[in-house]
Amino acid sequence: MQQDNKLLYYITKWSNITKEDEATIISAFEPVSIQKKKDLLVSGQVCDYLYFITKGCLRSFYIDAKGIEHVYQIRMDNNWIGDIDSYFTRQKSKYNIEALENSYLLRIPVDRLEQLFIEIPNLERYFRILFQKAYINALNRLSSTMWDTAIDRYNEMLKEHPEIFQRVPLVHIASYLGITPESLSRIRKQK
Amino acid sequence: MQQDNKLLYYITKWSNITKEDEATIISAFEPVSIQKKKDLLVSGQVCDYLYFITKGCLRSFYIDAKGIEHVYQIRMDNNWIGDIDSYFTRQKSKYNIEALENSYLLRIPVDRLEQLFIEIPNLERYFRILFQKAYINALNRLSSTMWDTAIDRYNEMLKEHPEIFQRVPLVHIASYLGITPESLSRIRKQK
DNA sequence: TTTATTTCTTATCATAGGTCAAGTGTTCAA
DNA sequence: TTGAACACTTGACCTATGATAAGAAATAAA
Repeated sequence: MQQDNKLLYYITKWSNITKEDEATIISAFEPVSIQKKKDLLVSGQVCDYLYFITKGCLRSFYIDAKGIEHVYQIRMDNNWIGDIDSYFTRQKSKYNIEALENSYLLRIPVDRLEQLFIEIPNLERYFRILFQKAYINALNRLSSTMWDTAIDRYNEMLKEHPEIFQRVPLVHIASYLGITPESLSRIRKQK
Repeated sequence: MQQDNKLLYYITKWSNITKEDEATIISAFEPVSIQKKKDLLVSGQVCDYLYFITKGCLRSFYIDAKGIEHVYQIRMDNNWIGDIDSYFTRQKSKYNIEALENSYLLRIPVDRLEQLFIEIPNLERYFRILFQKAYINALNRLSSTMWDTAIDRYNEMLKEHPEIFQRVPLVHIASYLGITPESLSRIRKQK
């Protein structure tokens, strides 16, 4: 069905998967849905699933000692979400993941995924490339928070991900950019 | 020889490799050395090799429009260095990589590595896990530059990587922490 | 051992962005 | 249709860190 095809589209884009393997992969994922404002993961829990978002919008954040939320990620349609660290190591997660819209996901538990890695080496290739790209992106984001101004980061986001501004409250965008909502408001006013 | 064993030690720690495969892996790497202050990569070039540092210390940095150097990474013994983005995509690199000490490396070209991934799926597993961890580290570093003070970041580095202070000039450490050498100097004075 | 070069520190002043506190709109449940 | 909760803005003031410029200390070279 539609939901699964999107997942496969993104996997086969970077790696060769046979028709037979496609069926195996599809059957390993379980479709789930989550309502707006509900939590997919709460800090202190182990992240039991890795999720592929077929439709929707979620954020991952952590809450510091002062109770302030810090947004790590905002992910929408056709992206992965989860706490990979907790997922693979089975340690308690520091993060929360919350749905910002009613969302439709495909989830897979870690033992099933690792089994698939053995059965289908090309799936592991897909994940190798996925993490490689995620790492490169994280370094670029790091560089822009360290050495560019908040204005530059805002403009970059406006250019690269304009959809986010239609779908996500500015408080979360501000946190993702590493500034306060007040600062973001000032930046937006200046334009 | 000694040099190769270290590489294998780190690979076999996370992934199962047969004795036979070990020999194949070793033979794919070429030992090279580089003198202090020499460049391993210059921006504008394609990064032709991925390097495993058997002994030494190098930094990767980029030079912005104003000519200011920004240090992304400082890597020492038993770590990988290179511009993965350029290496896998064959695009020109934005980065420079410079030796901070006389260093001994093992290098592998991308076509050889990709061939090994096909021959030895467990090697690709090692790299999947390597990038997974690199991504997690990058996110943690991102979080600390966004939401912790420079003092916290300095203390964290002092605690986690005290060797760096023995081997790397403070200018580079300051840049890595996202501050100026003057600020780092002030932070150090306060203690 | 003297000089040159690199590395690190100090002081002064400037500024981006944070903090706090008080708004104004907006959305949505009752 | 009205109030409560959310989402966003504005203003006054503060602080960590940057920029600039100079000098001290340490290391390497001669």
